[in-house]
Amino acid sequence: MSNVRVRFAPSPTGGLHLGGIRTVLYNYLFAKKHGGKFVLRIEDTDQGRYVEGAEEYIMECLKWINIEPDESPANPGTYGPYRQSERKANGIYQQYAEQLIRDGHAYYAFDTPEELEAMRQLHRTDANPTPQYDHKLRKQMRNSLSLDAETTKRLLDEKTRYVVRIKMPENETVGFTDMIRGEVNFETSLIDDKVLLKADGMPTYHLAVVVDDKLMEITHAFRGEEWLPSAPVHILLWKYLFGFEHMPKWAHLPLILGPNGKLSKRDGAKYGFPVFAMNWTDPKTNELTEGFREKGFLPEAFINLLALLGWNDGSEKELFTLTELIHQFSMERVHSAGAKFDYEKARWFNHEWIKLLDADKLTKAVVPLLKAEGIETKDEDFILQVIKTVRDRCTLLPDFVTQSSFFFKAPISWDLPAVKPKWNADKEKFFHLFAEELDATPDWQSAFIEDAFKTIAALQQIKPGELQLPFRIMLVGGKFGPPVFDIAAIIGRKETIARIKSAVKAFSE
RNA sequence: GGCCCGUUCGUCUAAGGGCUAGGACACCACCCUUUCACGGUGGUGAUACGGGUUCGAAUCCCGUACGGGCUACCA
Repeated sequence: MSNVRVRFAPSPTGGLHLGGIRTVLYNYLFAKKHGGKFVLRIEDTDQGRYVEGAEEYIMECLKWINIEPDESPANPGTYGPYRQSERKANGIYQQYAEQLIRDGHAYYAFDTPEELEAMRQLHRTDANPTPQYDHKLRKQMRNSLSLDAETTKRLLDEKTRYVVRIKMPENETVGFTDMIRGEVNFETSLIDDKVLLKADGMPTYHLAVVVDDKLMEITHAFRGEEWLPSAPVHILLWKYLFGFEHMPKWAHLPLILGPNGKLSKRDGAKYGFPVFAMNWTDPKTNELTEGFREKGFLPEAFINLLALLGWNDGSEKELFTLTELIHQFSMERVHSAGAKFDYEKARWFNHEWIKLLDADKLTKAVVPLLKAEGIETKDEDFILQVIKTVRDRCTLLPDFVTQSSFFFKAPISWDLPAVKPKWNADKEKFFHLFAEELDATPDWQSAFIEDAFKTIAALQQIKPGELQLPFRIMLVGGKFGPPVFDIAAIIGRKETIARIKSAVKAFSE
């Protein structure tokens, strides 16, 4: 199977939250697994308006998670255009809409927004809170089915604004096989006459997705479960326009849920976790939505946690590289129920990846954060060593700053309440002797430093345990970090002695 | 309201008619560690409910309840 073409069209506001990216991921994994192409169509409009910077944002997100589309605006093949904003230009949707009208599957509707609202007002009851423009009501509206041919022609000649609506059959069962859910059926009598072409000439999603998928020769179409109710419209359009034999196989992916239903952009701010891949600032409102990248997630972890939210390979394995995911992925193993997003587990994935990732790669990710804190990062060997010794205690990338800054700079302050109460002249003397001994130690290694420490402690008849905490606080400033003697070994003889001396002074004041 | 989808520990999930329903996150305890972590061992904890079918049901069927989605000239 090498002719698979899967398509995904992320939009800037809705498309790149967790659910959207997982959909991209699954599209990508499926295409790669089956040797096919992953084609990206950019939804750079929102509510019909062009969104500044959307395309760049989307492409950067995909680059971050290392998913490069085989075809996209930046990397076109022969099936473009790849931008939502280019859709209207070629007039192709208009052409298909007119074909549907000629064949009796669609019609012109001249109703103004006010008239539509009036209709809804009129028919709204408790039993029917959302009246539909459907086969029962369309006869009462102003359209080419209710109006005579002459009037229709006159309205069109007068350039009256119109939309094209699908003419839903009155009594048919429309069904299809979903790759995840199996057979799904709908009664057309209950479905409304969806708008296919808007008054401005733009297609709605319903027309666009069918026409695009055909023109792009898409074989598999995966999207969120929220699209399931409109699937019958798309099935019917395929039947009318191109025939079922060309229709892609569908899969409706389960939703990713927040604490209250479908995960929304707002949930992030509300519950303190990111919902977008990267920071996104809405150009109109200037509102910032936080991203996983900026929060300190590794792309490897992000992909991993997303893939496992609703899918597993049947074993107990939880940690997968992108390559492994491509090998193992199968749409049949995607869970059909929605998954509630658990930020704690997401953090766990990142922690695992921080422990797992190649140290050089990890260093590359951490260095910019250290730089931002004004930490000098020229000595690569030194940084690598530091990162290796602190990685186990870091969950998010910014943890590296707090966990390692003392390797680069002496502490600015010490946790005095932790030492002062038990500080005395004997201990002060010990550290004087210890500093002298360190100055003379031939080899500067963790084990030698520890030996010196214990020997002098024995000589002075102080338990080493009572001295380790003060020593740690001298080097680190607080009660955290890797083993003290390792820290001393890494920061070096001169620096260790200097920190002991300045701390002893402060402790004895 | 109508339509559609769904329902296994608090959360993500495994088990596709047959062992004491398995794992992971989180939580708790212990061990390791004279810091904080990592790690190790163990523990608490689930098949929504009611009917069928069957020798046998988490698994198949029906109903109920609950949850979610959709119901725009948004996607």
